[in-house]
Amino acid sequence: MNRNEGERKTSWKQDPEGVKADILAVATSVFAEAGFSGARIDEIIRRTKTSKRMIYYYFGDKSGLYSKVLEAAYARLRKGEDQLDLQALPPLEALAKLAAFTFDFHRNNPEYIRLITIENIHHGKHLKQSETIPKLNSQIIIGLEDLCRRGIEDGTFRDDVDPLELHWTISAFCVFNISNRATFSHLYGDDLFTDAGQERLRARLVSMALDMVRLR
Amino acid sequence: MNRNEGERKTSWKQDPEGVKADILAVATSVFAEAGFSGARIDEIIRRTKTSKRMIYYYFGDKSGLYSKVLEAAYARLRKGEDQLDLQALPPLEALAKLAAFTFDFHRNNPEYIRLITIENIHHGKHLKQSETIPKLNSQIIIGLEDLCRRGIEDGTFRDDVDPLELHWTISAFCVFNISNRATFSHLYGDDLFTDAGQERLRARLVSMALDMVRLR
DNA sequence: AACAGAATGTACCAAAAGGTTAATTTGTCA
DNA sequence: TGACAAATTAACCTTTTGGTACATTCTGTT
Repeated sequence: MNRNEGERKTSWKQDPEGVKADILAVATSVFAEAGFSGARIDEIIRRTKTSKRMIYYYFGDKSGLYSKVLEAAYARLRKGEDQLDLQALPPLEALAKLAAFTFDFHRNNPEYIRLITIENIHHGKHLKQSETIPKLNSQIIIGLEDLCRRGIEDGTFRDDVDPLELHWTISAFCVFNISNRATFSHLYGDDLFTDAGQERLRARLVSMALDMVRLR
Repeated sequence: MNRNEGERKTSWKQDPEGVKADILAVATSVFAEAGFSGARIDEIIRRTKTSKRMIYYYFGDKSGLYSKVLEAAYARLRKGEDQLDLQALPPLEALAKLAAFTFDFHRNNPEYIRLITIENIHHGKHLKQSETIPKLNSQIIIGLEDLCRRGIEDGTFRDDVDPLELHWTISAFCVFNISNRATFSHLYGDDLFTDAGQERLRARLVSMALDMVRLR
């Protein structure tokens, strides 16, 4: 029986997981919005159903909270890629799909990219403390290595293709598109950030990725 | 015991320009190091020869100081490009030179890129207040437009090449290389950030840029 | 029902941080 | 030279902010 559904609360209920999730979701927005130092604990609490005490109860301090936020962001960022099922496609198609997907996914989830950018401003010091994040990210490289190996074997890829360089290039393209949008569009106009402009950039990325691996 | 150090200065020279320059230089480092909100006025002053009051005397407040820092960063970033004298070279060579130069320059001046990244975290709000920065940056586009026109005219460039897309791509590559170095190298290793790795990336950028404009 | 321990809310605090006041020194020009 | 403005210093102030003490409520177990 579920006794917790939709009841009017005059006083509070115990719900550790719900509280944690609430804080984490709000904190993600606030950190992504204002950066680590710019984010205000009081602002996070204001947008939350819970009280300030809970942050320190569950996350220790501001840094602890931020670390969990970052961890969750990386997890969701990589989760999408896992579902692409690249093994099912021929190498060139798989690469095209991966590049296009990454472009769209980052575009649709700018908060995650902003958090990573913020983490870089802080020299990756929270990332260095994380146990889980490196494991998550090695998956994408393993997937790309596999993809490249298949491509080389079936003769569609050059044999000196480097999976890491490929990942770097795709990331550069997709991340810059989000992380530097504010300054770029202000200085050079919005043309590349309209739907049409973004489609051109995505097509550009795909063709660049394919050119990197294809035989001359 | 030293009577001159740590004691109140009984005599000093008036040097407005020197003081301003000193503050600006130190502030550039501190903001680039810690971000806008993370930077501490007291830390800037500590590294300076002058006193706290001078920041407010010359720059108004923290935001005003940061705006000037950002302005100076953009100015120095673009100044290099002006000296490239791209008009003197054939279009393809000029483009190769520009791409390679941009890559090296950003690599050698990471502080400027960090400041731009920080500005993006703050949604470009300081940039929007600047009168001079947009003018500086339109120069690079004008230069690229000229370069593309020459390339199309002499038949080495495709006729649908887009100078803005070209600039975007070069920027994405060069900026990402700096702005995301901390997280990328921690997750995927340092291989691409050794001298050899950086040379490969630069060569990759140049060939990508040329591929974008060259006839098929 | 009573108890213990986990979960939560309220009120509060100490320190950090940005900013200001007021006084002092230096330069300039009649 | 002396008055007045510009430049500079040191000490001080106010607000913000991350963090905490303590009381209270809930919930599973005996």
